[in-house]
Amino acid sequence: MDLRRLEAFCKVYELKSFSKAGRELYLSQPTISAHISTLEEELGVHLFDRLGRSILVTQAGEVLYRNAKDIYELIGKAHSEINLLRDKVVGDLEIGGSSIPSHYLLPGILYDYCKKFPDVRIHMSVGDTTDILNKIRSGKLILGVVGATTDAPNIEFIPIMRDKLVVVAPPVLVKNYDGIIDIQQLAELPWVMREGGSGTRKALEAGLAELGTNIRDLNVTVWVESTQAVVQCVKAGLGISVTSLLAAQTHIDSGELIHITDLPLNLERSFYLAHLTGREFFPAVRYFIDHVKNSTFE
Amino acid sequence: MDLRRLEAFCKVYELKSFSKAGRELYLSQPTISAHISTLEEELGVHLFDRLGRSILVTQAGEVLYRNAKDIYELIGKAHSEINLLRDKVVGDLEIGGSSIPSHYLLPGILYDYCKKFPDVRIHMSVGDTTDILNKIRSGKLILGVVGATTDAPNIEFIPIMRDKLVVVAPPVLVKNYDGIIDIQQLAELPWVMREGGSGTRKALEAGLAELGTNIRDLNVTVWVESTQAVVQCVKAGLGISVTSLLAAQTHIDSGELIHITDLPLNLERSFYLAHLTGREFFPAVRYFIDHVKNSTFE
DNA sequence: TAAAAATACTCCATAGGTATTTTAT
DNA sequence: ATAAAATACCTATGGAGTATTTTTA
Repeated sequence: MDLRRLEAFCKVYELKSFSKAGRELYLSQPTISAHISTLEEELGVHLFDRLGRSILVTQAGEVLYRNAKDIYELIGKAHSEINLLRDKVVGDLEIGGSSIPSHYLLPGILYDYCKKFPDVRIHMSVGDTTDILNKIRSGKLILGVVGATTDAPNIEFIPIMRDKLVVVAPPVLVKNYDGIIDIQQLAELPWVMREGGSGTRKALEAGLAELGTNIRDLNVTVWVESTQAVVQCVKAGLGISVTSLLAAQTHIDSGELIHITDLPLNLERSFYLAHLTGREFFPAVRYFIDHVKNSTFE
Repeated sequence: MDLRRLEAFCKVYELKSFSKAGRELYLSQPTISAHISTLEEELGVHLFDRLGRSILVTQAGEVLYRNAKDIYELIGKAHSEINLLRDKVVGDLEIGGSSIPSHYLLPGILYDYCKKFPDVRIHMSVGDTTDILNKIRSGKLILGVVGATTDAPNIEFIPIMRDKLVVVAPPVLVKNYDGIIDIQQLAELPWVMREGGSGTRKALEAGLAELGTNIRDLNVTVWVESTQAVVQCVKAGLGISVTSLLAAQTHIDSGELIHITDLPLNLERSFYLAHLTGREFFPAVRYFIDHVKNSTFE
């Protein structure tokens, strides 16, 4: 089934004439004849009964025409959908966020973006930094907001916001101390720790490395896989931990968590908008990147 | 939009690889590359992002694939509908009948045919012989059952049944006569007459011609355009007429109409199954012709 | 005889091939 | 080093043309 032949067929159907169809399509009459007969051969039926100098559509021709109209409609639909996607801010935006960004950063950004571009459908997925980056690499996600970079050469990281990590402890654990805790004491206290893929954990590892130590020297009692779980575990008295100030602030204010300051740990990290290098962005994505840049860094 | 290119695109989409798509379609990798890039040029978007040795679908590619699947489904539908029409007794049967056949002949024939071939949708249209033949000539009808032939060389007439035409009169008009009416008296009585396209009228004209006379010698008071109207007009006492025994029988039996016999008029005619020569019949039509031949002439 | 489709042929655009280069794993 | 896509270039199928014949209105 060739679309040029189908087009010739449709014109012949509409004009009930091979030569008129040829004139309208800027093709010669023999070309139309050839197209119709190859179509007929392919389908194994006559599409027109040739009555000498006039023609009549057969029932098979009627059936083919009905379907051909639908086929052309679908092709038109495909074209217009693609043109829309290319020229307007529409489509589906698949974005991933690691724990902290997806809970404390993206909601506000997405809210403003949705208001500006209501024709974009947004799909947000949550995972740790490693999950998100893997999905970006495999093409499942076009954009992600993560709390750590990797040395992968094919992913570009655009820093969008600095984040402060804090050491938090349950009141019950630190009431024996006088408010000042040194690094030695820190290692002795029980720890609540995130999994390896976490950006928060990577930042902690980097901070510990500066002090010439590492996670293996800490007394980890619980391993958990989300920021919320860390906060809840610390609040429950299971141990101390490091987490984003964004996630801990309200709990510190309410006195449920103690913010341990005056530590030699340099716990800062950035959030990054990550995407694969070499990907072409359609407008909805380009505008999202611009929007994120404008609404985070000042 | 070329279907071969679209097919190449779909395979690449499914296998996420130009070379694998080439292998499955028995095409070389450069051919696939060329197809994808001409498609991309035509649509004005990238369908795949080339990341060196792997590729990722773009959003435009996703949109195209969804539509391509629908397009192929429609093409498959067209093929299977046509195959069905070619190989099985299915489809639409457009059949026309002139007054008498459509009321007294076709209903029974169609009833039996429908029972034998329940997958055929039948459309019956009613008109006088000339109407039906014009519709056959123009291709609006494939078959017709009519009460007269014409000398048109491109229409084939298959006789299927003989019909007897009778002169009928309202009792009020013939009560002054002694039951025997000669051709002279016939000309003096008021007549109810069918229009020129009627097969019944053509048969009457032929009968009158044998007697060396014609319609202009008759005293026509009413011209009507259907068998039913003729019967009703005669019953109402407007005049006498000639009509099919099939249509008059019950009225004669009930005494509402008087059947004037013993006339020198040879009023017989046949019904014919008419179709255009040179038309290809799909099975539903072939089987209908066979069915009519078997169920009428014995 | 005039108008339309079929047939016969010629031509060239392009689908498809092979060989090679480029690029990233 | 290897696997995949891009590029370059060649070949040949078949789409489209012109000229002519056939058919019928």
